Amino acid sequence: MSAFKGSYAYSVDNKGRVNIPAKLRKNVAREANDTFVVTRGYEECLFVYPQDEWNKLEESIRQLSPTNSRHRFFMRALLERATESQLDAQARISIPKELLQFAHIENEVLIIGVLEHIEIWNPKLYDQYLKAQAESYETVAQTVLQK
Amino acid sequence: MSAFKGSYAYSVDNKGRVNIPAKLRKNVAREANDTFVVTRGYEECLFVYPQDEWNKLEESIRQLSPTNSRHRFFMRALLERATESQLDAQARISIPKELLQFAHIENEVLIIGVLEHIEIWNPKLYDQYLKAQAESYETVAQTVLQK
DNA sequence: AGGTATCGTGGGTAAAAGTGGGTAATTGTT
DNA sequence: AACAATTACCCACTTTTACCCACGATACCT
Repeated sequence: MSAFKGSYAYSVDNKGRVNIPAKLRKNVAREANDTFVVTRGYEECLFVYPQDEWNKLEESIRQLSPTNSRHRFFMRALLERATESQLDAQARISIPKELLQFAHIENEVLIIGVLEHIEIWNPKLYDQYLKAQAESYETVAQTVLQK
Repeated sequence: MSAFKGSYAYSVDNKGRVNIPAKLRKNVAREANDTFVVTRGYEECLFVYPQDEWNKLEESIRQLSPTNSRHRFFMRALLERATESQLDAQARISIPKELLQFAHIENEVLIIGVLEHIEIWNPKLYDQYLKAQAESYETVAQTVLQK
């Protein structure tokens, strides 16, 4: 079970390659085989799953019913953008243009570890996201955490 | 068990040939024998099954009752257009005109991997399909995924 | 503090993938 | 049997991707 944490300011080169920070790599299971799946996230960012974590997600998608139109929509939207990528010798994954466009990413990214997955943001959009929250961290904490 | 994912903008030549993206091919079982079955999908797109996955589907259709009129309709609609096609040396399948017309496909297609099958769309129709959804991806995710 | 290993970034090149077209074989039709 | 139409197979070109090498910066260790 992965436990990613921390945020990292990294760059994207003109081939669409993004380095996976060393501190995050140390938390990737051996079973992931240096392979990651990138797809759209919630809000305008990208989610990166190590292969072992992706497999869990895939399993839960398989339980959905292809004859249910809402399920179909969800499966299509999620899988449409999903791309597998293996680390190169420099520990980078390459992200297709379409995904970079989806997340409005150009040259710089903010990489955030969120337990079982990794998020990739346009740094400016992440700032806006934080500012757009109506409630403060403290208020949300009160309702989200029981304790 | 196939696990297709990702979307790919490809072209159809004037012979009705469509390339199966390399990343999808890597997920096709050896038992499929480079053979695919194309038929109508849900919404106005085409479904492509590798032979091994098609066989599973066919098996479940056999369980239907030919004396039930709704079952009969379903079987006819599905099988009527089903066409077998084997990859050529360039990894393309050829799709009959009738099926291309059914899906309103002309020169360009969007190919989407959806776990056990592959979908082929007119890119514009797929856009419309996405926009026509009443709920956002985030909202659907919340109710569709338990977690 | 200095040497060493690791890390992040950039670019070049060979192999693979995608696209288009030509010709021979096959099919069906008159 | 001859012809037209379709299909299958082969070849050629362009673009993209994967793999390799190189360099500067940072962290680490003794």
